[in-house]
Amino acid sequence: MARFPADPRRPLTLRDVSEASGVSEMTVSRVLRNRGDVSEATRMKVLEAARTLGYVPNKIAGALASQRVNLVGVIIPSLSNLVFPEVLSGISAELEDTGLQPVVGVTNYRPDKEEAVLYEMLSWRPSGVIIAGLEHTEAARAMLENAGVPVVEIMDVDGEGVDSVVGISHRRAGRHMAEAIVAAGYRKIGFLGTKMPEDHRARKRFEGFSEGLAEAGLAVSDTEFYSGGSALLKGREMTQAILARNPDLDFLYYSNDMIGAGGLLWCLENGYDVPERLGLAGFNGVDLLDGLPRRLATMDACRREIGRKAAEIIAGRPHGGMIGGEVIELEPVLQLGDTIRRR
Amino acid sequence: MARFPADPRRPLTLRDVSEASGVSEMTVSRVLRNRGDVSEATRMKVLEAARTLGYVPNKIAGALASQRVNLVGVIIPSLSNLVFPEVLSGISAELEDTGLQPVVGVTNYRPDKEEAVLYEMLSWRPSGVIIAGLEHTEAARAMLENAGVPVVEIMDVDGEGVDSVVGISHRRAGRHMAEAIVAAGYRKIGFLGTKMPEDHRARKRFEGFSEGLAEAGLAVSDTEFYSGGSALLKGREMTQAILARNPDLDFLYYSNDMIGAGGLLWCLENGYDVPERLGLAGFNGVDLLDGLPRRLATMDACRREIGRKAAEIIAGRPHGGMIGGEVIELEPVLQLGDTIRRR
DNA sequence: CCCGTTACCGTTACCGCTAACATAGCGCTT
DNA sequence: AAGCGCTATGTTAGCGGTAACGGTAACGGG
Repeated sequence: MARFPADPRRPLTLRDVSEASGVSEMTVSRVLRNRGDVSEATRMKVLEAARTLGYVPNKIAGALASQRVNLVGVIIPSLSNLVFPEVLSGISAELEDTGLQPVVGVTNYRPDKEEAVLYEMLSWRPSGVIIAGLEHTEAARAMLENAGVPVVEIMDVDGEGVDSVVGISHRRAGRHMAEAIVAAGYRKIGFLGTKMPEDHRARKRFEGFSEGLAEAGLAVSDTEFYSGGSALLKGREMTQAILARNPDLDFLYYSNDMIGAGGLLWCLENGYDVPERLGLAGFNGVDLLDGLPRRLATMDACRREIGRKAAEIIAGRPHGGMIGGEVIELEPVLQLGDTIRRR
Repeated sequence: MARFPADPRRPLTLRDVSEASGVSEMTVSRVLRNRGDVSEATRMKVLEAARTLGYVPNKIAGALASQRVNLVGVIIPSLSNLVFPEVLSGISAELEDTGLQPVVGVTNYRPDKEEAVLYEMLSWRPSGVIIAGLEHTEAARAMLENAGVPVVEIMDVDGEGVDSVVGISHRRAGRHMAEAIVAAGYRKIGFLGTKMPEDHRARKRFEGFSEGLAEAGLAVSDTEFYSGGSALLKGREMTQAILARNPDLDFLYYSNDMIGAGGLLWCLENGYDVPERLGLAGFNGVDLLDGLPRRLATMDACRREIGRKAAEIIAGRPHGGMIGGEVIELEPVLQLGDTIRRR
């Protein structure tokens, strides 16, 4: 039967497989990586030996020797946001058969955590880094610049990138939504969002939104912010609060679909005439909206597509080849849904 | 000013820092790891040099030399499920200041993918593995057994584990829910769930649920299954379908909260008297439910707690020390909410 | 003055694998 | 028969760190 290693506790190495199959370590290595010519006979012998021993190659040693690591660092602010898992899924799909593997780090929207996560990742010498946003600590930016591997900053194009950038313009997205709202005849507009100062994309949307309104001679009439807790519930609570304070608002713009959905539910329950008396809109285009009683107006953030393109850039770069960074701006699509009146 | 490396493209090594600070590589290594005695003077010199050079240690080399890797592999079926990010957050929180770092792999509920992901992870020789579920391919199970590191299987305790196990009994959870439903006087009961044969936990809940009903002389009257798409929307559609086919059902048990929420919304819109005429229940206890018009009955799956405990086991094991595997069964709490009538 | 301690720092030998370069054997040409 | 070009395999020398051990200066007690 199968020969077992001398010490059952000692982890297996190439040497064990090499001895079990009667060839050199190098040949075993070649077989297991499908590299170089190996005769069919020895190939079978080696594979057989590796399998019965239950050998798992040591990538640490392999990576050190070959100076190649098949990992791509992906740094995102959160996993509970629904948006980022979708980006991730785009990345995974694109990386699927490139031999590359995503490794995820989460920052919780904290710049210092981002810096720490990035440091940790770079210490594993990945083949590339995909990181959300354009705003980083000075140290983080320096690390990205000196990493010596392709870097793709995603989600946002409003700013200066280190290398490549894939995203949408949140500023223009906000402005675009403002224009649609104004065109639909709404005039007293409220904004509801997160309290996070570090969510730069939400901030940029708000800024663009304000600018858009300003061009029509309007301004945001009232705002409401939250942090933590169930977004759906917060959406309800904030909606109630802002309407109690300001009953004559005729439109509510939410910084994400989840609080928008909460607001929508609350408005419907409380007999608001949506979209005639009161219009609503969110942001992201999450598929949860499909299940709501009415379709919330929103704007698709191209999440999967962003992931795909970012991964494509990393995978496309020849080993170590540093082509200049490219900037890919995607176009978010406005979906009016049933919560903005149509003329 | 700072001395730059000879070739600006060549990545920095300990040697560069050592030369820049005039001490041996070993001393630099000691400083950067806070290990062994180093005089305050040289410590400062070294740190200064490392910082101005922008040196980032190479963990690949470090791990190979020290045979220590500060990574914990976490293998889960999906990230879009809302449940797993919560487990992850529990793991991260617990690992926070142990020096350990979670690395996530996603299987999409496919056993072959799980096997591949596990193989890939083990090839990085992590300090531990946390993996969802007790059902694995034969090869995967063998790998887990021979990994030589602590393994924690999470989410489920209904079955035989490889090493440690942390989770709840989904069979008992299903049974418990059945008992509550029967006690509340419901008699014609429908079940709605996913089509995935690989979601063993949903299957076990269903089995336990059926057993629970059987003890009261009842049986599941009708079932409806879905796959893919927006869970909220599917919940609606399935609810409509099952009630159209079987108008006299008086209870609907959903295999997760998301479809349950969709069902609840549909029922409310269509004027069903919930919970008198029709009772509803889901599973998981996601905080999205807080924002619904009515609180869906559910059962908390102890997601964060499972993550915490699993991480605790990994972190608690002394290096290489293989204490026998423990089994921790958590108790899910039934929350009746507003969709099961109370007597 | 010698020797043992202590505090600090350097040397050596790997860790497990792979790039790059030998080398052996073989059939074929000339 | 010598020489060539293959293919299949082996040998050597690291990759960039760290464990383990060794050495040295400074100091104090006997």
